[in-house]
Amino acid sequence: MKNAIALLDCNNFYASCERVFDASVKNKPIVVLSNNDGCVVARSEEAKQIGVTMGAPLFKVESLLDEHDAEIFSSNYALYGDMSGRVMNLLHNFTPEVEIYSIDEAFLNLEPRKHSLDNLAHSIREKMYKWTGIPVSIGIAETKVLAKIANKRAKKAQLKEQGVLNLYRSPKTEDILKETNIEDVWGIGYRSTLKLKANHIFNAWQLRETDNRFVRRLLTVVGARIALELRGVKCLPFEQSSIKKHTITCSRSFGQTVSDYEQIKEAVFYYLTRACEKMRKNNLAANAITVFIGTDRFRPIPEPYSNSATYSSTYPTDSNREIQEWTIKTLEKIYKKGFEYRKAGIILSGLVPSENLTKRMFDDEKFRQQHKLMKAIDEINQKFGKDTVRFGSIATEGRWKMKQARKSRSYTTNWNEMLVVS
DNA sequence: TCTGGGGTCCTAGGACCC
DNA sequence: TCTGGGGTCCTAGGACCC
Repeated sequence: MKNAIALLDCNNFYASCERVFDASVKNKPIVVLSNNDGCVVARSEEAKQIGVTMGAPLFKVESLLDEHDAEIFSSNYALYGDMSGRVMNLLHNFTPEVEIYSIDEAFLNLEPRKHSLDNLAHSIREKMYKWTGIPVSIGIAETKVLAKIANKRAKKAQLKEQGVLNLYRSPKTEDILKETNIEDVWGIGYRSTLKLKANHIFNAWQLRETDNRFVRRLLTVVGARIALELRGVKCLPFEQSSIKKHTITCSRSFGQTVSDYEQIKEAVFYYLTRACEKMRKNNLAANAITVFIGTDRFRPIPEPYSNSATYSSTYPTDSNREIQEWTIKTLEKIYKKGFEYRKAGIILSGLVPSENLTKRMFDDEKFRQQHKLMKAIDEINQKFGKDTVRFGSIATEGRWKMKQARKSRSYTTNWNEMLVVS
């Protein structure tokens, strides 16, 4: 049975979120910046039209933006995360099977259904806009890879009014695959594009028609699966259950370069605090940490240096204190004096549910108490704001602190910054 | 002056064991 | 000592995604 799969994608998501809460930017070009206000990560339709490219460094497009009276925002992930939650929750009103794929995308299993696929999609789209203010596009097909292609087309200019493209058992599929460049196929990145083009495969239809053993040799099973999906054979499963996290990362570029060990440690401890909060929120514990540091990619002083190291422990933990000890041991191994560092980060891995951890041979009681303490600290910080209670070793300011000069308010997640109607 | 961050999956190769 | 194959587990690195 070949079910119809839809991919729903929020249009220009971050820019659309900013617009929902600020009517004054209704028809203006809007861009949203990456962390550190470095480069453009989201653009409104108007911003795309004046020629701002995705990923452009701010300093290169700033004059263009000024010229067109554009609005520039630092990224406000609390706001986007909250808006994303609203959109995703509403999807369950239309179909029970929803796979949240990213902050702004979800796959929907549209079977069984009472109405035609087109009517259903249009109704989802209209209601989503009415209820959240976020415009969405919907592509429908037999597989995820095809639904992605349909979605991308649904966004194109001539279909903008309607925002829906249904390719399920559609005779249009062949033409559309022929018009889809190989690099625009989901899962085909820069490297694979080079290999495919060298073998005279330039569009999605050609990849579909290529012998699968050849594709497999060229691009491993990953590429072979994509080619099969283009033929309508489901290879990428529908993963409804919230996927278990395997790793939790927190890393940042510094506002300014840092060479001093103590300051780098401060930064790394700060990232660790954020990552541990996220881990406990998911009721997980980690048994390993990877620490990495590096110089500026564009201006390495005195020369490029980057390194990482991993510490693995016998027992998983969710206690900041314990993981801080692992971190110091790891950081000491990779830190080298005399470099101007620009970036650092940590990855927590070996994640397991924090309930029912195996009893420790030693100090088990001490660990249980720390677990309770950490949970209590999280609750207080949740209620009264980030870092209300924190370890003495955690600094919140420093040369490493990133820049965020243009952040909008946390309209939906902070009482003090809520929208006021007067 | 100014160039993001958080993830996943796959593969190759080394260590170790029988 | 230099002889053989096969299996597993782990990790680093590549590739890709949003």
